[in-house]
Amino acid sequence: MNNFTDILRAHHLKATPQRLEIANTLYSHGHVNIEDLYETMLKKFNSISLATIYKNINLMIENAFIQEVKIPNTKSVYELTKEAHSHLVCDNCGHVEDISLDLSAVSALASHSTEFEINKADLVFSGLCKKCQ
Amino acid sequence: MNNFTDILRAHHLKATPQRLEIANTLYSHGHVNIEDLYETMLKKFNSISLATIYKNINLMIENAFIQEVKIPNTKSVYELTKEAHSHLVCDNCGHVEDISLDLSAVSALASHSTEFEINKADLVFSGLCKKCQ
DNA sequence: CTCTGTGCAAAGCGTTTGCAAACGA
DNA sequence: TCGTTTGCAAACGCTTTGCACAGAG
Repeated sequence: MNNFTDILRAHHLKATPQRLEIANTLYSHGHVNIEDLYETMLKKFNSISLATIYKNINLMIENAFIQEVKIPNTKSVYELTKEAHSHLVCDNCGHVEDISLDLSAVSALASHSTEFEINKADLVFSGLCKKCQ
Repeated sequence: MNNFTDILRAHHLKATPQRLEIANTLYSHGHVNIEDLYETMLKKFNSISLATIYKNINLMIENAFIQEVKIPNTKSVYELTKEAHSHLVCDNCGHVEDISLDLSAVSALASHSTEFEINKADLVFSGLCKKCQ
């Protein structure tokens, strides 16, 4: 019984092979879109259905086990939930990288001038990764 | 001949009443999603088609006249292109507000540690607006 | 054994496309 | 007038749903 099995059960979700493979794929790839996830899953489950992928992705999002990352001009990718962080996306190859940044100063500024009560900050940088420059 | 007419023509786009109304709606509302834009447009053009809205939105995005803002957990909204800025979204009422923030420091940090060549930063704060707190 | 999850096929929904008629320049 | 744009209807692609069977606990 591995880690993902425990987490799934903690949410009263059965640890099916399909779910564990989704978790493993997200873990090893970091960020994947639905299409790539489906392609990857097909290698281990030759008759897996897209419906199963969608049902599980939605279920795991509801249980805060994974998160959707919306990216300008492209499809969303999904990642395992971890501490708050920002993203960098390469406009050329699509590579997505995480970065931990302290946004408390800008958040405070934004909060003060707008009187919003801020509880989340989604920041996505676009540009060119090292390889694509 | 107003301002939007000029801008449209500068992009070799005909200044049709439908296009001018899209521009005016974005101007007066600030941020609108497709559905709301369609509802608003219907008041002036009772037989306007969603296809026309989509065609024009896409055309205007291609011409950098307007921009899509992707928001976590909701539909995208569209806004007239202006200087770079960040957004605040109210999780309760959906209100979207602009804010001008200096992100050069965080961008520099992100760029240095990842070796990305950053050329854009999309930042969306989520929380509660003053009215909804 | 029971109830949840899977896979399939069909339905749903938002978006795009093709085309004839209308319109802007 | 000529090329572009509109509105309609059909097509599309992605996502969701219903249901019978399979599988986890």
